[in-house]
This record gives sequence, structure tokens and C-alpha cells, in this order.
Amino acid sequence: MTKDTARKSPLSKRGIRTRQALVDAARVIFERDGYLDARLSDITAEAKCATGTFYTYFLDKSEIFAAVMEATKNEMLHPGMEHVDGVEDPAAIIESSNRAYLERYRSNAKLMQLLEQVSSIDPQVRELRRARGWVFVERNARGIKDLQDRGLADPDVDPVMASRVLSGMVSRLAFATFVLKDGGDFEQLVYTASRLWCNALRIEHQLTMPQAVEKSDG
Amino acid sequence: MTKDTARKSPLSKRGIRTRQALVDAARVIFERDGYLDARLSDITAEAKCATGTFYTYFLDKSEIFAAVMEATKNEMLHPGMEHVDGVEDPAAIIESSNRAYLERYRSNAKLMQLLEQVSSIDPQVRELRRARGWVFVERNARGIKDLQDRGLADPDVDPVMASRVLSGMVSRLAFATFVLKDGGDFEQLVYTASRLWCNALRIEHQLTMPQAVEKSDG
Amino acid sequence: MTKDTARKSPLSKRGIRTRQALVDAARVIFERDGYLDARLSDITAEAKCATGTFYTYFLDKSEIFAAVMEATKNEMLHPGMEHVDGVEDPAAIIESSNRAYLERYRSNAKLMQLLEQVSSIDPQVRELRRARGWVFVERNARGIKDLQDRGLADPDVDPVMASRVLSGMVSRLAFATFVLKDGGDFEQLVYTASRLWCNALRIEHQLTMPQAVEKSDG
Amino acid sequence: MTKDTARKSPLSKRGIRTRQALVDAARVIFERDGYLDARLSDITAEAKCATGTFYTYFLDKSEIFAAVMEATKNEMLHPGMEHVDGVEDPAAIIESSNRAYLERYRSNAKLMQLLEQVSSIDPQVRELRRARGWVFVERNARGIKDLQDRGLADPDVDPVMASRVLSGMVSRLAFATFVLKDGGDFEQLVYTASRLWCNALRIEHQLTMPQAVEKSDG
DNA sequence: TATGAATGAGAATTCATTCAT
DNA sequence: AATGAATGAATTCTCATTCAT
Repeated sequence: MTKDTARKSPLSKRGIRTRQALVDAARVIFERDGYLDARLSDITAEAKCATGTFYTYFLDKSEIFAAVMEATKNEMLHPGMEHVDGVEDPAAIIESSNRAYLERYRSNAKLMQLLEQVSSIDPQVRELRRARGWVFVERNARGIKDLQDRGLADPDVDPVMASRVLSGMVSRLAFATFVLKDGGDFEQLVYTASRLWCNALRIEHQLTMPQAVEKSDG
Repeated sequence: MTKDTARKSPLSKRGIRTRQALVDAARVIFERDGYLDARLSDITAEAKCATGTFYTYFLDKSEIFAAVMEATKNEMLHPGMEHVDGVEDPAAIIESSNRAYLERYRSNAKLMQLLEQVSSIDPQVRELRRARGWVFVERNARGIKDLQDRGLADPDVDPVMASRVLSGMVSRLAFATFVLKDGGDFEQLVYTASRLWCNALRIEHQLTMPQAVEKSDG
Repeated sequence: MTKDTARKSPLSKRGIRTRQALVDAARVIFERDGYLDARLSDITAEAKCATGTFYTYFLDKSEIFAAVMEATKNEMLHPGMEHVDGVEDPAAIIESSNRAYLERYRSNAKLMQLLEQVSSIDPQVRELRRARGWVFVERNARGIKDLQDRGLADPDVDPVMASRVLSGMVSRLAFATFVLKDGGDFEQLVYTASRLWCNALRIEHQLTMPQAVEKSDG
Repeated sequence: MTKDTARKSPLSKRGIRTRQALVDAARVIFERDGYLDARLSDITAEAKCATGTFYTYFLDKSEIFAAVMEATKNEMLHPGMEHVDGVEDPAAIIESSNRAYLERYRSNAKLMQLLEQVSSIDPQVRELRRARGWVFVERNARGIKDLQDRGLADPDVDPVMASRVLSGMVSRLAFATFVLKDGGDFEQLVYTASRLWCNALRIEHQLTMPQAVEKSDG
């Protein structure tokens, strides 16, 4: 699912450079124009190579998109509560995970919007994304289970389903805030998401509302 | 929101019939092929009229899509906690709202997926949807405020932001479940969403896990 | 195999006219440039219509070629000895059939060359042509059988196989003469083909060499 | 006919090996894909060399095709009546020539089909083939003339034209049988072709139908 | 000689939109 | 109002050929 995406593995250094230039160019063009309006000729122009060169490395637009996704997968995080296992203050970890996630999302909003768009268009991308998401859902579920076992979280929810619900909650919030531009003070966002997350699982916490922020905004 | 959707207000009975046939056909084709792959000629074929007739009623694909949305707006709900104001058991209302929402979503999954797709493509639709969503966010925020004022909900969250977060949580859950087909027992879904919602706001409740369902499933 | 070749049966008179213009244009372009070098844009230019119009009637080049073949099938004869049944002088009929065939072939040499070319490229056309050829092979075989039964032809050959061999003999001669331009006096050609045909089947004849023709030429 | 086929006369042993690998590969690819669909890159891949290497030895596809033809010319025979001069039983020679020709044709059907295809596409190849064919036509014509002079063949046909007609007859039969797959028992084929050939020239013979074969088949 | 990445001209094809009937 | 044939702009994709290494 990773290797045979490319038409050829470029062997020479030059080939590697060209392929990389195309992937970089594709990201620029996709973020600028969206997936649908991106023309391959714009990508090759941006990469300063001939149109035909595109086909040395990729079969079509969807394939170079996959390569862009592969190249940026580290920028595409998922909301989580990593490392709560056996830690004293789960709330602090949840808050810091949420802050980290929202920050990453904010810096990569264009990319996330792009991923959203392509997911809504291309079933393969949709499925890939879903599969990747599940890794995080399950990781979070293990954290929840651990807290339940230690008597630190509401035992009356299924950990996997709770994980799905809460992961979705934060990712949806990030989407609405940074892609749809629903706005809202960043610290307030982190605080609300984290507080509701902890409350939802009945995790004890001392989270307090960040000061000097008005009650709401449009 | 209704007026300039139609190119002309069709006056004759025949005109009304033809227009309606086109809108109905468009929904069929859009749900079958998606927005992008739907050809106007497929829509007119489905409506059993000539291609040219399309332009008697609509300017382009986005306009007939708007008409489909208008015609189906009653099927497109938003998650909420309707009418909690001054009611005895807010948890019951939250649960029943969630159940109702998830049921509607399930029946209209194709349509919701379509809306998702077009939102990711067409900024106008995206904005329209966002605006409609806010109506519900604010309605829910009023409910939360009311509970907070009556001492029945966590006072340390901004009602609007909490509303955004929780509405998003349920709509994202519905999307993942019914569009991405993440699966999960329906009652378990309703229960988890409702319990987490109540917990999140520290609303007292007696929600209990539906029986005979294992802890997790794929 | 004849009807659903066309993308749409044009209903209007205008449609019939346009389709016909395209088929006529295609024949001109195919005969001028050959099948491979014929560009669809040349065909539409010749037909004085837009490139897109082509696709109203045909799916691709092979389909309009089929339409050209269909339109010209009366010009594409096969060599034969029709109507020898019960006739006094079979040789006269064989000679006149051969003359007719060779004349038709000469007038349609371009078309026959085209058919040869496409047959060598497109298995469907090859098969169609083969199937059409068999009709004539079998018809001739019945003529041979009749002569054998009446004691007028060599009984020691299988009529069908003899028919294949003799039909091929004349069609190959026509091809070599008019397409490959092997040359040769026309009457000499008719005479030789007919004499050898009759001799081959031991049919009695009074065929005589046309006068005033040198023995051979390049 | 040999000289300007090669771009350069490869002198080094390595060069000879590479060139030969390319020609062998080309035959494989041409027979597999046909002339038109054969890509030079497929040929070089089959020959296990780089695309650029092709141009060290050949100018273009038509040139390597010529090299393939040159390399296989011994497999490309023409129908004939070899060495009839002064031999006792011309019929036996005709029959054995026909058998040999049809056998060779059967073993090289792919190659013959390829030659047919390229002849229909490339005028140069067509001309080359026509020229080669004439050598055989003329050789056969001399054989016929000899029989006529000895009173063993119908004197009332032009030997060259008869030769053309009869050579074409057998080559066309072979093509229809082995390329178009018209079928037919092999011995029956040899017998019919030979008997009709002898009859056509009024050459005396004792050819008898091969036993145990029904009158006709598909 | 061999390599294989880069080149780019050129043709097919789609389908929203127009418009004469 | 309805019809449906005609339009043509716009892009993708192929692959023979070149050329720097």
C-alpha cells in the first residue's frame, strides 16, 4: 500500500530529485487550487519539468496525491490521549495532547482541507484515511481502558466507542475552526475540548478556564 | 434563501411538474453518482426531458443542487438537545434527541455524504451549511446556558463553545458510522453519545448501557 | 451487429444528414490517409462540423469505420460463380462473374486496400470480413456441387474446399493487381482466371485467349 | 537489401550481441503485440538493455522490423513448383512443394500475419514483399513454360500470369487457413490445392483424395 | 557503447451550454 | 415550454527520440 504506488522506483539521484520536485510541486498546487482544479500541467510547470516527466513517476493525479499524503503523513496527526497509561495526571496529558493536535491542525489546515476534499471524492483515499484513523481510535481506547481499570474513568462506557466519539469530537472541532473558520480563541478551544473530554470520561481534573476571554464569538 | 434559487418562477402547471421532475431526478443521480460525476444529461434523461429543458429552470449544476438541498432540507437535521429548557430530565431529552438525529442520519446517509462532498468542493455550499449549523449550535447553547443557570450543568464552560464541541461530536460520529461505515450497535451508539454528552456537561443522568452488547466491536 | 454499432440512432432529419456527412467524410479521409493516419478532426473538418459532433454518432474511429463498411458493403463483392445451377454453359457464367468481380474490385481498389489494412489491424473487422467471405464460399460450393452432380465438374474435390481455394485465387489476384499494382492486361486477367478456374474443376469450356496481347508484363 | 538496414556495422563482439538481442526481442514483441502496438521500450526491456541503446543500432521501428524480416527470411517462403524441369512427375513435385509451403506457413503463421500487417501499413515493406514475390512468380513461370513446351501443360495460358494466379491461390489459402483460422484438414488442403493446380494447367496426375476425410468441414 | 531520465508534440475525448426548430 | 443536435474549449496521456552521464 506504500511501495507499488509509484510507477517506477527512481534509481538514479537525478530521478529521486525529479520525483521529489513533482511531489513538492503537487502539494503547492493542490493547496492552492484544490484537488479538482489542479492541472497536471500546473504541477509539472511548478516542478519545472516537461508534462511527460510526470508519467515517469505517476500514473495519474490520484497517484501523485497519494505520494503527497505519504510525504506529509507526519503532519497529519490524529487527536489522542497518548501516554496516559500509568501517569499521575491524565487530564494534563489530555490537555497537552489536544493542544498539540490543534496546533498541528492549525498549521496544516490547507492540507487537512485537501484531505477532506479528496476523501469526499475518492473512495480509496477515504478508506485509507479511515484505516489510519482507527489506529488512533484503538490507541486511545487502550488509554481509556487503562484509566477505567485504575478506577480513574467512567467504567460504564465501552472504551472503543468512547474513543471514537471523543476523537471525532476533537477532529471535528479542529475542522470547523481551522477549515470552516468558525473562529474562537485558541486557548479557549483547548480548554473546552479538554474539559469536556475529561468530564465525559469522569476523569478528575483541575482544568480552569483561560482568563480574559469573552464568553463567546461568532 | 429561496428566491433566487430558481431561474424563473414557473407559473404554468406543466412548468411546475417539469421543474419538480428535474429536482427529483437530480437527487437520484446525485445520490447514485455523486455530485462530480453526475452529468446534466443524466439528470434530464432521468427526468425524461430534453437536455435543453434543464436551462429553462436552472443555470447550472450548482443551482439544481441547491434546489435539491432546499427540497430535502427537512431531512437534513443537526444534532441537538431540543427543548431542555425547564424540563425535568435533561438527560432523557438529550438521549432522545441523539437517537432521533442518528436515526435521521442513518436514513439519509447518501444525502449527507453528498452534502459533505459538495461542501468540500463548493465554498458557497460550505458557507450555507456552516450558517445553518450555527442556528443549531446557538439553540443548543441556549439550552446549555439554561441548565447552567439552573445549576444543572458545569458552569465552567462557555455554552457556545461547548455546544459547538458537542454538536460536532455527534455529527462526526454519525458521519463516521453511516457514511464511512465504521459500524457499531445502534443503541450502543446512542447510549455512548448521550452519556458522554451528559458527563461532559456534568448533567446528572441515569443512562445505562444497553444490555447484551459486548464491550467493543469492529 | 448492425444496429447497436451506432451510439444513437439519430431521429431527426438533421441528425440523419449530419451522420451521413460524417460517414461520407470518413470514407474520403480513410481512402486518402489510410485508417491509421486518419484523424477524427480531419473527418469532422471534412464533414464541416465540430469535433464534438463526432461523438454524438460514434464512439471512436473503429465505429465510424464500421459505418463506412456498412455503407459500402454493396461495393465489396466476393468472387463467385453464381447461378451456374442448371445452366447450359457454366464457363460463360464463370467468366462473366470473374469479369464483374474484377471490374468492381478495380473501381473500389482504395476501399479494398483500406479493408485489407483494417483487417490486419482490428480483429473484429478481420472476423466480420471472414464471416462475410464464408457466405460466398458456401454459395460457390453449392454451384460446384451442382456441376459435380450433373457430371460437369471434377467429382474428386470437396466442393467447399475447392470453393475456398478458387475464391481465394481470384480475390488474391485482384488484390495483387489493383492494390499492389502488379499490372497486367485486364482481359488477359479475366481470361486466365476463368480458364484456370474451369480447368481446375475440369469444366468444359471454349475460352480463348484475348488477341493482341503480349505474353507478359511487369 | 542488406547494407543500409543496419545503422552502423557493429564491430565489437559486445555490439553484435546487443544488436542480436534487440532483433530477437523485437520478433518476440512484434509477434506478441503486432507491429503497431509494439513499443520500442518493450523491445529494449525484452532485450534487457536501455531504451537509448536501441538507437545505437536502429533508426526507428521500421528499421528493426526490416532487420527482423532479414533475420527470418528463410522462414518466409513463397508457394511454388520447384525443380519441375525435366523431371518425370510434375504432379508429385507440385504436391510436395505445396505441402512444404503449407507446412512452413503453418509453423510461421504469426510471422506471416505480422508481415501481412506491416505490408498493409508500410509501403516500403509492401514493395519489398511484392518484389520478393515476383522472383518466385517468375521461377514458377519458367517451370510452367517448360511443361508447356514439352506438351505437358495447357499451352493456352500465359505462363507468367498463370504463375501469378496459382501462387496467389496457394498463399491466399495458407493465409485464410493459418492466420484467419478457417480450418480444414491439412492433407485435404494439400490435396485440393495440388489437384486444382494440376487441373488448372491440365497437367496429368494421379492425385487421389486422402482417405477417411468427410466431404467438407467448417 | 550503454544508460535511463527528460522531453514535448500531438490526438482523443468530455460535457456544459447554446440555439434553431 | 420543450426539444436535442451542434458546439468547441480544455486537459490528459503516450511514446519515439534525445542527450548528459
